[in-house]
Amino acid sequence: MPPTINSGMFARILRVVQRIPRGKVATYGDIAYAAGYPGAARQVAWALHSSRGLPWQRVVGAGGKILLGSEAGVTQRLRLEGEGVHFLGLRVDMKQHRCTFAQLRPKPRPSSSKKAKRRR
DNA sequence: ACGTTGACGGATT
DNA sequence: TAATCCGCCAACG
Repeated sequence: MPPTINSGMFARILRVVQRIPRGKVATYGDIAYAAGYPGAARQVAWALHSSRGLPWQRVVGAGGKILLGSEAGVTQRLRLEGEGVHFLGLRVDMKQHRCTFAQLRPKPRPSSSKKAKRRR
């Protein structure tokens, strides 16, 4: 139901999620922060509802805890383990698999229409 | 237009 | 360690 992928906040969030490397994870808060909306972790959850082919399983709660319900939660864990993600009890071993901010930071526009220099 | 919801997070108790 | 509270803000009814 995400007709358009440009709801500003939405688009950025999804963009960041897509940047999480295989075998790594990021928290909702990390995503929101990297997308430019620090503190808007809940909106990340909303955005994921309309994922569509995004590596949604790589998004976990603070501390590496899986927040999805029973069924989906199990699926998420299995998918992550399938990528080589290691768990410590009920949570992802963040020490090892947490994505770095640099990796999440959105890349500059591929084909910027206008001035796309200013990178800093 | 308005109130409620939500795959949250962090601080407080 | 767990329960509760509050801030965040787009989507829904």
